[in-house]
Amino acid sequence: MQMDERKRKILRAIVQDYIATAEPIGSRTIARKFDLGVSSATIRNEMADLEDLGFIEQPYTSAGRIPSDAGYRYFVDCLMDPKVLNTEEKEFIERESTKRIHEIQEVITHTSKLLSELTNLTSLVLGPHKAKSTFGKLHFLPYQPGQVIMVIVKENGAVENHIIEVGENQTAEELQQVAEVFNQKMRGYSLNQVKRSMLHEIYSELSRQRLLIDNTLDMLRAILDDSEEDERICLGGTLNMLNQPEFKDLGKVKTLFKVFEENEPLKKLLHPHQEGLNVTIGGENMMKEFKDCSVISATYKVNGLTIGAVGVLGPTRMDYAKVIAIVDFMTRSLTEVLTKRRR
Amino acid sequence: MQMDERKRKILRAIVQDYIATAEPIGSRTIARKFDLGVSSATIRNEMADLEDLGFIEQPYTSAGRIPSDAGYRYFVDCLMDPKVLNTEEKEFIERESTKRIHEIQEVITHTSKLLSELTNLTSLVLGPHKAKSTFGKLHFLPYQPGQVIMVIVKENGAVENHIIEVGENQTAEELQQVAEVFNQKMRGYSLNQVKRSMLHEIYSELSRQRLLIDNTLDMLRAILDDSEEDERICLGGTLNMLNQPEFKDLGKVKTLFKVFEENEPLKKLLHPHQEGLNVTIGGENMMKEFKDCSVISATYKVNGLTIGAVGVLGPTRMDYAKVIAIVDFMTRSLTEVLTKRRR
DNA sequence: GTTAGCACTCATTAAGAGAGAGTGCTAACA
DNA sequence: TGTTAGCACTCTCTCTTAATGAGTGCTAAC
Repeated sequence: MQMDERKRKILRAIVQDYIATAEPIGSRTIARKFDLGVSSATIRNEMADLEDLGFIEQPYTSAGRIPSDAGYRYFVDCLMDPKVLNTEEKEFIERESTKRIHEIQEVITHTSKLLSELTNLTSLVLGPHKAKSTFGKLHFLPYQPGQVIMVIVKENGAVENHIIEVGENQTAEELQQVAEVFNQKMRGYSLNQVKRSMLHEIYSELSRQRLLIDNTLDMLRAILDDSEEDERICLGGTLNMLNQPEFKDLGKVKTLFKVFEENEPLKKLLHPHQEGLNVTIGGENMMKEFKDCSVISATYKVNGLTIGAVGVLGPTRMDYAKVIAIVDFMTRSLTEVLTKRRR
Repeated sequence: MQMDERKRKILRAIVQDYIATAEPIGSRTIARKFDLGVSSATIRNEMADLEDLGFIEQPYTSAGRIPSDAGYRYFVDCLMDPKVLNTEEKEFIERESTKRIHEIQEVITHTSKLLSELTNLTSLVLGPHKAKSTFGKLHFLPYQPGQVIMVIVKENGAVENHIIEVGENQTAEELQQVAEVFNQKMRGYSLNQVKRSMLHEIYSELSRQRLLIDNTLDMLRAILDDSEEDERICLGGTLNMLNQPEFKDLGKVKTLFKVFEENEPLKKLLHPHQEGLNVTIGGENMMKEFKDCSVISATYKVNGLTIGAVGVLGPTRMDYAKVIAIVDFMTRSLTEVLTKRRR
């Protein structure tokens, strides 16, 4: 059995209606609501075919039909009219995107907020990949007797600092010298690469400055070890999920929100390594907690390099055309802002 | 009508039972469960009195009784056996508290996690009061042509940094000189105090360095303006609320979680300006969203100065003795850890 | 190939009947 | 006078039953 134009029209009608109402729809209602020029009986026959093809399903005997995951997939791939944001919407996003761009963290949280507000769904934003950011420079700043502030500047502009212990009689020159060795060895290397032999090299070269080196290395190691784990997903609009009729059940809410507290599962949803825009529908993402959810995700770049991803999570019954348009435009806008910011 | 010993016993029984079961309890059940040596009829009479006194109430005619806010209050003030943690529990908390004390933010989040796990309720932790922290030192670090990293060290050890724009031809000496002026004028002042005339003074003294000063001032202002707002409450274990039978209603969950997203209302719950341990029961905290919740909060200190607060939020039906003991011990432990950490 | 008609299915809703827990009141008792 | 037993009454909760209504699949006619 093949899809023909009429089947396509009916499937589109079912998906659109279900997205709008969240109610199963029957043949009679389709005939009434959508002007397809055929009777409900004909639609009924076609719907039986669509069910055989796996595009729609019945929650129970003699309820209306709802789209299956495959139905949504066909809709997204073949039936949907791709939406383009109008200039007003575009301008709004661009205006908002350029508002707070000083701190990278601010950009992330603001993007997340914006996404969830525009879609009324839950947004996921993954900040720049730390491991990919390369070591720029190490500074020591005087703080208190026996303590200095260690500032690590990465080449992507991120700055981290920690207070570390040094000998009481450490002079500024010695500190300067130590920093210099680190800077020469490590500049331009990613934090992952630094991990290996390099540290030992530094250690042997500066064996006199035991305490300082030890503490610096400890701190660096802490930062390196964190770097993977520290890629926290920024979540926005989680409460929007509570407004979705599919989450009127408290048990579902509980399991969903439990996953929201973990980072790794959320990261998986985003496909940060899969460049460009991705649509994952229902069971397509392997985690059973999200089998009733879809994710629209896309990556963003800085200077041509993919460094992070944003996404929108909602029930499979979501307005794909709209959300795809928003996510797509958002990542472009983000890429632009971040690239401009870095100069 | 006065409270006598028997009334007290009965009230204690009602509160304890309701805390444990979340079900209204009737006279017969009390007579059966608690060995008070009188019949259900007598208890019934006493319960009528307790209701007149406002300590218990009926959800509806011919249901059992549940404690009123006033009943919990009387229980907490007069009836409760204060609990003391056993050494095992104490050691656990102390061990956990000293685990991650490098970053103040880590201490906060870890405390929050610990509190919520120990109580199975929601924890609120308010970090050190930023406005109270005093300006320590300003550094400029070279970054890229036309950009420097501005590092602001506060005297409490907190460090903030931002990248700012400067003229392309700015020399290290000039930067040094500008930083010096800022440092002389501002050291030891709280960020609130800095706000006023001082900035103008600096401005006039260094009028040649227009761009640099402008950007530095902008950034400082941003930090100053943020300082109030930036006292974010760290929430933990919000999901625990979903396990409470009083929140089996999705509407309640929604309003509760909505408030969780805002900072100011939560701050109010903590009474950060009211030193020591506080118990706020039900309607005692003015916000109607929390009229069915109680908060146990306490402040913590660094070097004798009250700088923050922690709290536990739960349904009015909570195990006051246990939670009070935990919060109390936790703030003591926190005070100790932070004081030691600062030296 | 399309449509009208019809019997059938199944969730949802409303109404009604018990059951159960608890109360307040009264009268008897120590 | 305080305590207790007994009893009628109230109100929620649960279970059953019946009615409703949307929708289907099948058959036969167009």
